[in-house]
Amino acid sequence: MLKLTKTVEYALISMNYIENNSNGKPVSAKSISDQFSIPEELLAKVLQKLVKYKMLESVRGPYGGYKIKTSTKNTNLVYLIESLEGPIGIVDCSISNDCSLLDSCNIKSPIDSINQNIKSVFEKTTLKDIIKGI
Amino acid sequence: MLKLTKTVEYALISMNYIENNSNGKPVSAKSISDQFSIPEELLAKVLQKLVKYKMLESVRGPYGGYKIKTSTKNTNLVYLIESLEGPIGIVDCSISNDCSLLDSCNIKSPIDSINQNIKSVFEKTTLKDIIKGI
DNA sequence: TTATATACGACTAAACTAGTCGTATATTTA
DNA sequence: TAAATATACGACTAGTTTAGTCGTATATAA
Repeated sequence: MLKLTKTVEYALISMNYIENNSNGKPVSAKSISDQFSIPEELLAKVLQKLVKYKMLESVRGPYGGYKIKTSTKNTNLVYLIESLEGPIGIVDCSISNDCSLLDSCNIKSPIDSINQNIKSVFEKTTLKDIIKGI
Repeated sequence: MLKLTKTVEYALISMNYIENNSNGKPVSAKSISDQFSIPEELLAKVLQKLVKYKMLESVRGPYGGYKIKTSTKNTNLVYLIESLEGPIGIVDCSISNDCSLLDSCNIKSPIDSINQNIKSVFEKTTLKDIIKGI
């Protein structure tokens, strides 16, 4: 409960590793997967999503891999998480109105408030914090 | 991802409902389950846990049910959640040291910080807030 | 004594998360 | 231009967690 997925975890580990081991050159999925014992194909898919959402750029072929864009260092974790996993919401009705209770729900307001506060925690954390440590 | 369980959700709905429909008399699991279309046996187990951790008290037999203790209204949600679900932690290593990376993990410090901030959100919210709305 | 309601452990079903596999495509270098 | 390396991406399988069900025991009011 209240857990991040491995997808998000691997993304953060990778962003940090790429930043600190790049020297301008692309870092391959394989080298990250070796370093942290992450299944390679799984990691590759995560990195490909980060490319899709403009947090990384990719270079194909030998000596290829992934590079971080300086501009993305100010990206906050809500953007990263929601790119990978969809909207953050501690209950379903935080995301969509698919609740069968609707108006009869007696905790919607406090739950919404908590949800907003949790989003704020991730909003205040940027990739820069992840890369450097806090 | 980052979801509360139904157990916690049902607990909060119940606490609110009991408080606002009790008038000093116990409220049965059945009446709550009817009101919110929650499976009765499941709800009963949740309420029994709330009794076990002193947030409710129970009365057996006909006209029995559950009552809220005034003293528990200042209980915060970390206590409620952790009573029902165990320690809050957005990744496994927030809870125990079962991470295979150990020292080589490059995001432990920022993750720990985020985890602490999330716990704070739940720590600042009390049952009083859930019962009255925020 | 019967009906009502909590107590609680064992079990099953459903949903979600993690991981694997196969194939295609781009690019470097010999 | 062939071989090796590496990304791109969809489909599938396995594993774990969460949700829900069932059976039985116990307490108590009427």
